[in-house]
Amino acid sequence: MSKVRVRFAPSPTGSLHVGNARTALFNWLFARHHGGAFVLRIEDTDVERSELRYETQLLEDLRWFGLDWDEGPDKSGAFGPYRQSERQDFYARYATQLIDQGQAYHCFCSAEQLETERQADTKAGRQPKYSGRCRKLQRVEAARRITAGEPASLRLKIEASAFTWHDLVHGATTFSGEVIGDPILVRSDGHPAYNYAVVIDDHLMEITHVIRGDDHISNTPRQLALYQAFDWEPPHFAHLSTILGPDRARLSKRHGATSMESFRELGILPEALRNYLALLGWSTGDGVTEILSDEEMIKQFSFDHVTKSPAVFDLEKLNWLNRHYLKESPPARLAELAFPFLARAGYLTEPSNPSILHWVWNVVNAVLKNLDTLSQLPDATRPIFNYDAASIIHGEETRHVVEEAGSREVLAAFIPKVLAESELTYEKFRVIAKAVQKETGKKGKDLFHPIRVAVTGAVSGPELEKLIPIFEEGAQLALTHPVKNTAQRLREFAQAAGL
RNA sequence: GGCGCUAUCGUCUAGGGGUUAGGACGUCAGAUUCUCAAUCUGAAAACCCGGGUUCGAUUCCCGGUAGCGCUACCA
Repeated sequence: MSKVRVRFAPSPTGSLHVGNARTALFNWLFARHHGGAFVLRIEDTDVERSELRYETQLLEDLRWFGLDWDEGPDKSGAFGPYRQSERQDFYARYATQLIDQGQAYHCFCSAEQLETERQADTKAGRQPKYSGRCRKLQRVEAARRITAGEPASLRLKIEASAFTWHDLVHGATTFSGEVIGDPILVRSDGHPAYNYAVVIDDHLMEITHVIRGDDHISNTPRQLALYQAFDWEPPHFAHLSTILGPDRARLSKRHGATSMESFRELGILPEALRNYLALLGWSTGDGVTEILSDEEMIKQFSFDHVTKSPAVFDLEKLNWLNRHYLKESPPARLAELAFPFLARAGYLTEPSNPSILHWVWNVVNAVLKNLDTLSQLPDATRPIFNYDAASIIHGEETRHVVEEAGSREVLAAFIPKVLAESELTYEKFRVIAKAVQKETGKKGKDLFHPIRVAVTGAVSGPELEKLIPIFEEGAQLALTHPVKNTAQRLREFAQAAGL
């Protein structure tokens, strides 16, 4: 096989959607697996100039997702330009060639006329298809009407009786030529139609494999017809199945978080998303592998195990993978990732010094196992940053702990001992807890639960073993949102509870 | 309506003419822990329907059904 070249050709219309991200990922995996080139082409023929900012966002989303491309609008390459809007000359030149060869013709039918015919076809139970009226027009006649200023589109003459290709995912695929009307190549306003522009671009960019969504399957015969008209060798095609929402409808914005932007905001790690999306529609074939590094994905990727059937996007499983990658993340990276989320909650301000960063990592690490995404961080760390004795005493969940005689007994013994210490460590805490145990005869849950409630204000949370040092260290740091140490907490609690 | 694509636990999937139909997420139960979680162990949970081929079909073929896509001078 000659050198593999694949492309991802999105239209810039907003943040990159999972469906497109997966298509991009599969292109990337295939290119990297074969040591080929991954080309990024922007399909912006119809996009307003003012919306060029979407292209910037698209590139950013792609970079965040973790894909890199070899050629694209922001890179030089031998096959540019990489924006369709800058390739008008090519489209015009090849259109002329087709007209000269007699394989394309001008069509003067009005939109209303076509619409009427289409409706008549549908009503009669036929496949709506262009009648081919203008195909019969003489070249001179057509030329005359164009000079006269009559608007005209350009259509391709479909001659073949059938179109067949070997799809890398679906296998042999055939469409009858009967059902394909002569497709528009260039619109009457001069814009190239999608099916025309892609073929020109893919050929000129020497794309060897077209990997795209299966919503393009029925476009493929039209494109094949174009390759035939030019006598160009068509690329290989691979049509990926659709990603569905939980309701089995095509996944879209209304299904919630489905764009790179929303995943980033949620605190989903790109490597988790890559892993998840790679396995949505592809498997290694061993029936067991769930967690894959980029290297492993690239090494093992093959169309042999790409599924034909549509797949439902499952956020739960993504979260599971995200949890995995969160735990795998090196401390420095984790702290860096977590910082913005804590800053947004008003707990910290950037920039920060190394000792704060280290402390942040301890905080994140303490609550990590309760997290699906980083966006849950403010919630999970609330007991660390906020302590309010009054709400503990009146709180629905915590009130009974304070009122219970056994708990009061434990706390009455516990609090003075902590306050007597000048500095609390987890070891000292253990010693004190032991002493309280001996004194009150309480142990296990009866002993630690009241202490947990008094110190953290919550009935659940990370281990006290982790929390105590966090409180103590946090109180030493110059934080925007000061953290109270254990003694301070207990002092406030004792006063409010009348202990 | 026409054309096309698809069909294994709730979800992602492995498998394949004879299997106890495997794994993962989720769910449930037990163990463990000061709690929640995490972790470990275990459980429930699937071959869309009907014909045909065959000694034998979940697997191959045909039909149906359902879901999705396309049906544009959108991309």
